Amino acid sequence: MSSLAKIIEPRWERRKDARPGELAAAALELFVERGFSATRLDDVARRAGVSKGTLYLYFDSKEDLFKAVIREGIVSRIAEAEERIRNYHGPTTALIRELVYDWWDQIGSTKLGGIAKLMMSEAGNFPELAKFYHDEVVVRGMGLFATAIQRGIVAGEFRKVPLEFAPRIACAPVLMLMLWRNSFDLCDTHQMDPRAYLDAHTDMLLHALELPEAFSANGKAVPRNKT
Amino acid sequence: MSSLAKIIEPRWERRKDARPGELAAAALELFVERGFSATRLDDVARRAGVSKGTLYLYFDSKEDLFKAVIREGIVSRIAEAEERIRNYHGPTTALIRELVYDWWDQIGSTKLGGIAKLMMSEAGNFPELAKFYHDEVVVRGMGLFATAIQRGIVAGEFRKVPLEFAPRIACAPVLMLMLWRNSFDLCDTHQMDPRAYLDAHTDMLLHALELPEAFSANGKAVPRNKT
DNA sequence: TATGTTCCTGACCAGCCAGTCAGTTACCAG
DNA sequence: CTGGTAACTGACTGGCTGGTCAGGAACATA
Repeated sequence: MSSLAKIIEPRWERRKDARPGELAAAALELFVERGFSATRLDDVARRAGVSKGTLYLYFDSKEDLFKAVIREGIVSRIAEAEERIRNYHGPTTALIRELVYDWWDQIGSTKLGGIAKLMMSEAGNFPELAKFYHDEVVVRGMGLFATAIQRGIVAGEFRKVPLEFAPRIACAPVLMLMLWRNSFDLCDTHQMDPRAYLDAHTDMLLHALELPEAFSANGKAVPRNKT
Repeated sequence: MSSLAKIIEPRWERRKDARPGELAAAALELFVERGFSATRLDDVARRAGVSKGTLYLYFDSKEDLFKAVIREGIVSRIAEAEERIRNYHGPTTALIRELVYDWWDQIGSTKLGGIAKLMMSEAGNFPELAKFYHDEVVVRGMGLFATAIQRGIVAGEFRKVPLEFAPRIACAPVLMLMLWRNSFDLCDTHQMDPRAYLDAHTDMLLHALELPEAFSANGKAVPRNKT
């Protein structure tokens, strides 16, 4: 009898601290796989190893769960990047490259990369979520590039480009790569090398920002920062 | 009595031939507005001025309706552009500008602009349809830019850029504008002027493609085509 | 006017899912 | 060992929507 009691394990454990993170992780996977409205909370709970009721102990609603996923996965990283950019003192060309590649490595190439498509798809149907994402991710993320480009212009490294548009244009190819990866690429056999694509993008972007004076009429090319 | 009979109109008419087109048009609007799964067939039918039952006289299912909408809406415009590009003989810079602005005017700024977002959202759920769209629209559309950029390189107007990536990078900001318009812009008070954005994009793109020799060491700038 | 056929209606059904809550179990303090 | 309570469960509900179908209205034909 005592041996039997040993074999029988508890059906569940109390793990108050671990649950929210596990639920958010499960939710991220399923949201990215299936989209927001197509994701069933039963499935999220099951993947996290709990019942749906437990999910509601830690999150008020499906939207609340989604916000938690965004905050944990993306907003925190943007805050880190904002901090790094403040303490950065090298050439701006290198900063731009760093922003692009870090973005890709930390978000775009991971499961988090699917969030962009997700938000774009569902923005119209969930205005509150869209506003949250817009304010916390889009504006701040674009702000990183705006800051960098402005710094380059002020430091005399870049030509003057309109700050209202240039950050969007600079972000667009990276965003497209993320969107592609989570839509057409799934059914596109001819996959592209992301690294080479980003190389081409940063190359073209830095060319677009280059000072004409770098090749100015006196025939002495001003050296560009190469990193 | 006869005057009364004249006032009373029939509650509905038999218009067998017109129904499918009207239903597809209504479906396009609603799919673009709300996405596929969020669109209620009751609403589609109502917007087309019929009842839901009638919809099922002409389409087997919601998915069937979706396919009909896509197939009907995306047909001839790319072929037209391919034809125009073949007969074009001016400077390539002007060709690029024309591609960008025509794209925007004829598709991006219209309801058709919403189809890009729609396809991107639903690609995962309709692999067959995604493949069709990818082959007929994405590849051919990107091909327009590949052709133009290659022509510019061959003609000595542009520097050498990787043809595998440059067209995607050139398209990305326009695509993003289309996607934006149908997602975040709906909840973003600070609207952007599309024309000015496209101006900034073509400007940066043509800078990125510019020959270094345009400002070469002899101090004589090669004149660029301005259109 | 009468009759048949085609086109259309809208109430209805079946199934799905976010969110609830009364009850159950693990764990702990005394 | 024995309550006490916090963590957890899972059956349930209420609302919603894709899809159906029996019947009704327009029109054609004579």
